[in-house]
Amino acid sequence: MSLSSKTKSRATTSDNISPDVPVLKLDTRSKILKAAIMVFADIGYDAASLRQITALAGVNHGSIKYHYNGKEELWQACVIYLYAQLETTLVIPDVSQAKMSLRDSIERSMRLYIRFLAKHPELFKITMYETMKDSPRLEWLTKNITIPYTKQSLKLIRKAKKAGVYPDKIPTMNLFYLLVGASRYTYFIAPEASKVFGKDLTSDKEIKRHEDAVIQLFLGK
Amino acid sequence: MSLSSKTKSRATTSDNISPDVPVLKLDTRSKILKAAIMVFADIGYDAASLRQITALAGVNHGSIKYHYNGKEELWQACVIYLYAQLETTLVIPDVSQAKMSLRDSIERSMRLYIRFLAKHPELFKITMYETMKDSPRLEWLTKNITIPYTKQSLKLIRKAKKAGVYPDKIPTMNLFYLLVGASRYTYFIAPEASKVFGKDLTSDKEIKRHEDAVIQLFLGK
DNA sequence: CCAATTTTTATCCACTTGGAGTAAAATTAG
DNA sequence: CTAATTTTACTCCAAGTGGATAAAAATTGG
Repeated sequence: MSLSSKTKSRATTSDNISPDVPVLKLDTRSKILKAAIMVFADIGYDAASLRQITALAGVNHGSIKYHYNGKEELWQACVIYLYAQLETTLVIPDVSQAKMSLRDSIERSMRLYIRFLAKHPELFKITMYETMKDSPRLEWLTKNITIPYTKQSLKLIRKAKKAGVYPDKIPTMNLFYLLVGASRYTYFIAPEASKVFGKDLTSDKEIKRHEDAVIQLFLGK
Repeated sequence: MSLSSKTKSRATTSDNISPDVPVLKLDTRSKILKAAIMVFADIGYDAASLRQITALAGVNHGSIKYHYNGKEELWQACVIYLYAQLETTLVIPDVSQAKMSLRDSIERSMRLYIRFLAKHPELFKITMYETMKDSPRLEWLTKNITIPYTKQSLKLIRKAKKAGVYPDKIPTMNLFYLLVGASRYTYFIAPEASKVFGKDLTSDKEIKRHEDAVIQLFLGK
């Protein structure tokens, strides 16, 4: 399923949320997606209202039904779009890792991953709202996104454990969740941290500190 | 502010959510609190409806206005009640740590904390929904709960770092969030993990594995 | 027992929700 | 330019929202 899955669409510029060339007038479909990502990340699926999204997008309320056929499919489109962004961020740089050591390769992946988390907190906020309880969305999410993604990660973790890069006494699943939790949590609670510590955890300086902390904890040295 | 802050209450049994002696008929106030905790933890403040809560509690819809004066104060009552539970779990066993080493004392605290997370995921789910974006609730939460709690934790972390119990190369704030994130994340995504790994992360066996994993990662050996 | 008070119930309100339906407008192809 | 198609705008709806109000019921102290 692609982002522009609406087959009857004519020539649209529906992928230009962050266009290379500034486009003043996004088409309605893209405006909706962009606004939906913000609202869903902010307050979650259940609390979000279509009217809130269309108001933010500056389009008519009925447009969602037309372009996405309802709330559920709009939500899926958001997740698909954001995961595609994650893939391009993470996978593409991978090809140049040919002559790196496994450790350095993993360190670089972790840094890229954390930087993505910091710069695009929407994706994991949106999914976080759904992973906390069972729902039709969780069913769809695990089947289409989480399971394939997790399998891939576990494979890498096992490899790294064997090579002595990751601590080998921690079971793979547990290590996986420790890694993900330690990496992501900071950006879930960034608004709180701003109040408690008066620091912007999404600033470049703080991102670097978080990267270093995670590397230090899991890779040592 | 105490749990039974309604001064005009006559003899109530409003603290008996988990009574020592089974009480068949909880008073309305407690039934509401119990149901509210479940609903708020499930879907968050914004998505929760008072009618959903009263229906689950089996009480009349108007009772919330009478006992808690509205949605916001009911939510605060939930947080206060759950944090009181956390305190009793964590603080009381502390007195007997007199002749433990700092490392063992910290290990024990971490195990107690993780066990509480696993057994009472409601508290941090409820707060998680609010820490992801700014809101009146986040303001109240940080001021009354998070800041004092965090200060206390940071003090202990600094002490442990000096004693070589925690890795000393990681800045205190970052280490704090790594600890909290790594510990909590598992229980946020327990419903997902159930689908992905087919394991119940809240079972005693899995709790123990998670404890060991966190200890291994942060304390080594 | 009874009067005073506390608690529960039953309506009512203005407002928002997701979505269906349809007419108007814009765009395209011929 | 015209006709067909796609896109947008607008209206309507039943259902649900938090909260206010007051009557009814239950419980209390004297």
